[in-house]
Amino acid sequence: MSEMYAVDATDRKILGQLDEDGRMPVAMIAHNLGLARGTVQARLDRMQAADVFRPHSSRVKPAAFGRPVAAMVQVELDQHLIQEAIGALASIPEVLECFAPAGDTDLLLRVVARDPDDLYRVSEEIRLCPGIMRTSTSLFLRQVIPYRVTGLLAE
Amino acid sequence: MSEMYAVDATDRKILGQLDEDGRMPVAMIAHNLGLARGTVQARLDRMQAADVFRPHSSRVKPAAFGRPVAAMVQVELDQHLIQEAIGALASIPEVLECFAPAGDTDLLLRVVARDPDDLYRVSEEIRLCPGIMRTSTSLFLRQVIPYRVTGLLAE
DNA sequence: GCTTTAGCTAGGCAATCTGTATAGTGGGGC
DNA sequence: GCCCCACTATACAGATTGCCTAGCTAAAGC
Repeated sequence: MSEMYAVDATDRKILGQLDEDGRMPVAMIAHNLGLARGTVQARLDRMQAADVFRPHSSRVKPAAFGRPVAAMVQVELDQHLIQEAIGALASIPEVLECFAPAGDTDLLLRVVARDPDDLYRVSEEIRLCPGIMRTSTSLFLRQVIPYRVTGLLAE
Repeated sequence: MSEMYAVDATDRKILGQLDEDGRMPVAMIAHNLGLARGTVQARLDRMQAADVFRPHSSRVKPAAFGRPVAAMVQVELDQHLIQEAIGALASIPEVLECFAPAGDTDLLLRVVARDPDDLYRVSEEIRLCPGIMRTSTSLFLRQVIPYRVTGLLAE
């Protein structure tokens, strides 16, 4: 895994400003932070180029796509078919994310669905992927702390 | 949980354009989609107002904050102290997200850290939160499918 | 059938913002 | 001491935004 560009204190302050208003003009950010406009602009460009950001759409809450139901699916798979499994899973829109954890389960999927019934359909689709041997789905009753990086921003 | 504004096909197309270029001007989006500028502007404003978006900073990959290590922490807690526990957990920057799953575990935390050693420190902090009785941490060796909503966009 | 409402188109305007470039400054590394 | 890099300060043209008007269409309500 390649080393990723690490944002510094100034970058974090800039990002903090954008958090307050995602459309805040560069000049305003610079003014609020006591920086020159060029500096802010250069920082933003650098972060962009350094692949610090996820796609814009990742900001959209899944619920806004009509997928208010979230769940975690643990997958046990045939070790010979890992790549095939991942490829197939990646083609399921409701699979938002996939991790390979250390330990008993081979893959951990973050999935969403329209409703509990739809979740069943999605888990069926997952089960049908090549190499998938067993799955175990656990429904998320609630998102207690919504995704945030704010704390890391403040440091 | 209140019903959330659901993005429609047009909204999704607009978001798709922004995915290709997060700084694409509104006029360009409109042109690409064969819409009037005013329409695109109105849609974006509406989505903004409808709280469809997460904070801007949520786009920043945790690795860029110097937290390349990710893990999941299962928490079992004293049911009388749920609120206290959540409050304390929320004040830990490395806890990016927290779910309440149906089943044996009470809370599922998504955490990041600087390195394995730092992860230990974070899990210590979690253990020290009020109401936390037992924790079980599983390290993510790899993020096989990075977070994305692209599939839902395309529908 | 008629009216109302909501959303879209098309156009225009002023103020603002961006992209880009230049020159000068200060600190850090060698 | 010298070089390099990041930041400041400033400038300018062109593009973009925010806001507004007016007309059109389709769906909904009465």
